[in-house]
Amino acid sequence: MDIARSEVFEAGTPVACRSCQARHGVVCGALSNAQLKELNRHSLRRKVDAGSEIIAQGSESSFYSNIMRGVIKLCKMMPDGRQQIVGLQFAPDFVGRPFVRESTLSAEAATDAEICVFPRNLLDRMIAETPELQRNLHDQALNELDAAREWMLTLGRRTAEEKVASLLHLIATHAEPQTAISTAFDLPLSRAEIADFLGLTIETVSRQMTRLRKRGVILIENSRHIVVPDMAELQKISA
Amino acid sequence: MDIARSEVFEAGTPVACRSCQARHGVVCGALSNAQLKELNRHSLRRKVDAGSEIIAQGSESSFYSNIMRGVIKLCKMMPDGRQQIVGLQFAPDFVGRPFVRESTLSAEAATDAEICVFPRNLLDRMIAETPELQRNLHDQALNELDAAREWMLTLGRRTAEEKVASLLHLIATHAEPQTAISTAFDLPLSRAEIADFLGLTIETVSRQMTRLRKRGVILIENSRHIVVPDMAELQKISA
DNA sequence: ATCCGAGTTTGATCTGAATCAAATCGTAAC
DNA sequence: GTTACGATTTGATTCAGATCAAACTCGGAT
Repeated sequence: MDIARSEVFEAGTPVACRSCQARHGVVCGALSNAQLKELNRHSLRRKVDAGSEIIAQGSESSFYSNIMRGVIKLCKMMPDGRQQIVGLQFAPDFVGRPFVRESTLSAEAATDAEICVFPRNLLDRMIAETPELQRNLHDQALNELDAAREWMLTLGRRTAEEKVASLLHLIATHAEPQTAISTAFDLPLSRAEIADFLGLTIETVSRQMTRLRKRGVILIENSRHIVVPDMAELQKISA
Repeated sequence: MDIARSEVFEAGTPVACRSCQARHGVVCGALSNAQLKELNRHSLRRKVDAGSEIIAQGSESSFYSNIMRGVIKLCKMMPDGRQQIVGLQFAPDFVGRPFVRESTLSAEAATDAEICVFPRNLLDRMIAETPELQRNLHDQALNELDAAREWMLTLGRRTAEEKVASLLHLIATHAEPQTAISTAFDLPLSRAEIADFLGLTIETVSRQMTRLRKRGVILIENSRHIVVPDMAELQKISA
C-alpha cells in the first residue's frame, strides 16, 4: 500500500524542494518529481552571516547554491590587494560556475542570507540529463553576461556621480523594498564595498552620496537606509 | 539507387558545413547529419569589411553567426556618444544573443572577416532540440562571462599602463600569429578602439604604448604591428 | 613625385578623483 | 551612561589621466 501511494504521489502530486519549500528556484523548478526527491536527499538549506565567504577565489568548490534570501557579492582580488566586485546576486539566482572546477572569483554574503546548497557532482549529472535545467542556467548566464557588460560601460565611461547613481538605481530596482514606499531601501553594501563595485575610493563614494543628498535626489536616513523621492531623476543622472 | 546511396551517406559519412567546409564551429559541430543538411540550405558564408556593422544596438536581429576568420568587437554606445567595447570575439566564436530579440549592443567587424550566417528562427529551434548545441552555447556564454568579469577588474582597478599591457597580452594570446615569431602580431584595433576598450583616451593609450616601447617591453614596427621581445615581462606589468 | 587627410604621437595645461589627514557618527561592550 | 572602535564624512592637497593644441606619419589619390 505504501508503494501504491508512493506511485500515485510520484505521478500526480508535485514535490516541493525541501529547502525552498516550493519549486521557484532556477534549479528545482526544472526537475522532475523523481529528480527533485533525489536532490532533496542531498541538498540542504544553510544560513550564512553577512561577510562570510561561500566560495573562495582560486579554490575548487564542491557545491552550487541557489539564493533564497539576501544578497551575494562576487569579487575578484588582485595579489596586491586591489579588489573589484564583479556582480551582485539576489534571490532566486543560482551561484556557481558550471563545467569548471576552480573558481576565478569569490562569492561572499553581502547581507545575512539563506542559500540552498547542492552537491556539485549530483547537479552536474542532472544538468546533463535535463535540457530544461540546462536552459534555465544558460538563460541566467546570458543575463549575467548582459549585466556584466552593462557594468563594463559604467566602469569604463561613466563619471563618479553617474556611477553612484547607477548603483543606487540598480539596488532600488533589484532589492526587495524594505517599507511600503517602494523607493526606500537598505543598501546591502558598505561604502567600501560600493567603492570596490564602482572602481572608486570610499571618500569619493561618500562625497557623491552627499552631493546627491544636497541636490535633493536622495535622502540618507542613516548611512545604509536610502529614500529616493524622484526615481526618474536618479535614472537620468545614471545615463 | 540514388536514394539508397543517399541513405548510406546519411547514416555513415559525416556532412560538412557548407560555410565552414568542416564541423569545427560551436554550432555545426553539435548537429546531426540531418540537421546540418537543413542548416546548409538556409545558412551562408559572408565576407564583411573592417568597420561594417553586423548587428546594431537596439535593433532586432534575425540571424546569428559563427566567426570563421577575423575579429569582431562588441560595443555599447551611450546617447551622448561615449562608447565602450565590451568584448572581442575571434574564430570560431558564436555571435548573437540567444533567447532575446533585441540586441543591447552592436557587433562590428574590427578587421576584415568572414562569418557563417544562420537564420535566427531555425537555429532557435535547433537549440531547443539539441542538448549538445545548447551545451556548447552555454559553455561559450560562461566563458564570455568569465572574460567580461576579468575585464571589469581591468577597467575598475588597473592603471593606464596595466590596462594597455593587459590588452596587448590579450591580443597576443588570442590572435593568430602573423609571422613565425609567435610574439609578433597585428593589432586588430585602432588607438581609438583600444581607448574605447580600456576606458581611456587615445592620447593616454598612445603615451602608454611609447612608454612600453622606451622601456623595451615592446617594439612598434608601425602603429598596428607589434613585437613583444619578452612576453613574461608584459604579463607581469598586466597584473 | 606631391598632395592630402585620417590616424597617431607629442607637448602644455587642467581637472576629477585619489590620497593624506582629521573630525564625526553609530553602536556594541562594559 | 561612558568608553572604544570601526565606519563614514569632511577637508586639504596631490596626481594620473583628460583635455586642448600642435606636429608628424604614412598610405592612397592625383
